[in-house]
Amino acid sequence: MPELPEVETVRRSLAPLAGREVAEVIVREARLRRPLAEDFADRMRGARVETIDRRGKYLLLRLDRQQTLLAHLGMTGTLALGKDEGILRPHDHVIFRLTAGGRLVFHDPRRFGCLELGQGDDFDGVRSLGPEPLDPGLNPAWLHGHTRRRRCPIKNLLLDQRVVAGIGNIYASEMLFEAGIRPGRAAVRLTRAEVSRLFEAMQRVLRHAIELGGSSISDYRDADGKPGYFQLAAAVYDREGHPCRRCEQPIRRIVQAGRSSFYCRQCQR
DNA sequence: CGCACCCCCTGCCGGC
DNA sequence: TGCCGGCAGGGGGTGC
Repeated sequence: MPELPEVETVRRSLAPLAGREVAEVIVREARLRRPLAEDFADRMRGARVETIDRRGKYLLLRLDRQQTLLAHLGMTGTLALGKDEGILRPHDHVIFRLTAGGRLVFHDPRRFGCLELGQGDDFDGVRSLGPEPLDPGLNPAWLHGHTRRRRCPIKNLLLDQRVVAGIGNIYASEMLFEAGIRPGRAAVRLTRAEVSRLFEAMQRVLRHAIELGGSSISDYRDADGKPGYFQLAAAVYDREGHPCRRCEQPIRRIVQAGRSSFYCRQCQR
């Protein structure tokens, strides 16, 4: 799944969708993370896409009549514009045919993603999200306000979408390396200086990843089907046993909350 | 409330 | 070569 940088890359690549109208929706597989509503295709017909927004890892396609098509890509989802004549692949679950030709295809082998039609921003998943990590109004004091109240490992806090929206397993490890903080450290025990470093690392890593067009792990592609290139720059993620790019010590892997964390024992304390 | 654990699903990779 | 277990970027539910 795409994390914030990948979803942002998809959002940008969907810009040509603005102003287009949905002629017909074909649901080939309704059993997504949350099953598609029976009347989804009927309600989407004739809708016009106005703009495409992002909140955390969610895409919000603003439609006319205050309607919003909410999309989450889960782990393996893609949302891509294509031509009418292309052959549909396995796991192309929902096809939005556009009136002036072309189509938007929701593809997701693992089906952890979902699509939902609603009004405005009125979705449970969106309501509970914390702020955007690149919001110019945020500062280290804001992050400290969260870390000082939580005893959980700092890695888990970064993954909590209610604290800050859009960080996932890759970038959590990357920003902790950048800040020189081990993923298992209790959030509450971080010093102000460490929280400041982490805040700066969070914004730097995410900005950099967006510039590079997101990560290119396994089946991630943007809406044009182009892979991202962040993996070439990953300092620790999925590099267990490989030498740290700074000190050459082997990168370690631990499991936290059922998910892998990668870090350097030398560079992170 | 916080957190560890387990589940959802398919595909891929490494080990045997 | 082929099969099997483990693991994968997500989130949500349960039970302690």
